[in-house]
Amino acid sequence: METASGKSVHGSVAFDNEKKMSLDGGEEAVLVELNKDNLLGRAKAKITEAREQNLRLKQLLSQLEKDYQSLQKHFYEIFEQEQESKTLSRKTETASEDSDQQELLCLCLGRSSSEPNNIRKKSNILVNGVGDDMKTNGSSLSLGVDCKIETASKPTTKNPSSEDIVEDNKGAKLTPEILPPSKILKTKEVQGDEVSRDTQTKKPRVSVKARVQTPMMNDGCQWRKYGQKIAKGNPCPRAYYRCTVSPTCPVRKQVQRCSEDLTILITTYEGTHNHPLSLSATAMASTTSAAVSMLQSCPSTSSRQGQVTSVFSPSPIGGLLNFSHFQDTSQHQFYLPNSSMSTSASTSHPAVTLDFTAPTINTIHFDNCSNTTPPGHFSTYLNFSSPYSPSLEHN
DNA sequence: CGAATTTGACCTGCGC
DNA sequence: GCGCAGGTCAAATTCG
Repeated sequence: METASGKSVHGSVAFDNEKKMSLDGGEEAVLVELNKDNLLGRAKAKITEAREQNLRLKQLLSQLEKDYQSLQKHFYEIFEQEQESKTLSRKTETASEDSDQQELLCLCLGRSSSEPNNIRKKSNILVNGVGDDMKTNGSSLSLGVDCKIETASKPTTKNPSSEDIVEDNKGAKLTPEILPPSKILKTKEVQGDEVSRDTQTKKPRVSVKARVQTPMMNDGCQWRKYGQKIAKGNPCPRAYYRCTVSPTCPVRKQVQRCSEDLTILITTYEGTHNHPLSLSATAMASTTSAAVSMLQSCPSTSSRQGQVTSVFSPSPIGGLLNFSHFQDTSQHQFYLPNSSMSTSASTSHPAVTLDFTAPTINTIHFDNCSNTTPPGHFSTYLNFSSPYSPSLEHN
């Protein structure tokens, strides 16, 4: 039975056949046209999508910049308030305490806090001399060199601060000849000064323990590997790196995985940068330098070999720590968020360990500071693995 | 091809 | 003085 539908079916088949016939003639050209239209449409859609995404990213970036600037501004405000109150309280102190005041070390983000405006001016002078990209920052980000200017302007003190000792190491870079660190050390030894040789040759070290999945902690500096060794008692090799930001920079670091927990990376810094640092590098350098300074300004700790002293002093300002526990009156102030800190003076090198692996403050062990029991908590974290972030992230 | 990394040799300090 | 371990050097190798 041939119905209308049957006819129509036949008819459609016939149409298809006709179409096929026609395709046989210019088939390829039509297909190419169709494909072109298709591709064009897809490409347009992709471009539109990419544009939208680009817009979103731009907005996100500008938002991030705004947040960062406001945070920076806020930080300055708090910082200056702190300094004003300190200055007022210190004005009442005697002249003898002034010498101690000179030893005040403030290393927050590499900006000296004792006289922020003056230091900024000084740092500008310095930066202009160096000619680094830090010019654009408008603020001092060069911790070590700031300190140097400060020390250079100072007369010699009976009890040199730790900064002085650190800067003594850097003093080698001021020699006309450009020498590698090892040569510098030898030169200094030849020059003598038996008394201070120990403190100069045995550079203080700062170890940073952090949970880092990457092979190396991103601390904002450029490093060049110059050696690797298998240390006794640890199957993981220890890598030796040298700072390559400046050819004369004496800073070295050792990187080693913790044998007990392979996720923990132990980075040991030695020396002080003699060049301006990036923002992210400055945060780390400030913390480590301050830790070294603290260690060196505590002769009692250094004299007791092998003794470990853990320190923790919470501050009302999120993550800003005031170290004022030592026998001298100097105060050390720097960011050390959510971490524990221990100092030790072995026979070879005085060392400070900053332990960022502790998830909460409750896990921190206090050996020698029963008076400074830390009831508080911090909301700040150091993010070493972030390639961009200025290391200090406020939640 | 230059820069960075690897790796064995060498140096130095320290304990016995 | 000797051996060990940590640290550095520098030639060889790899990488971009």
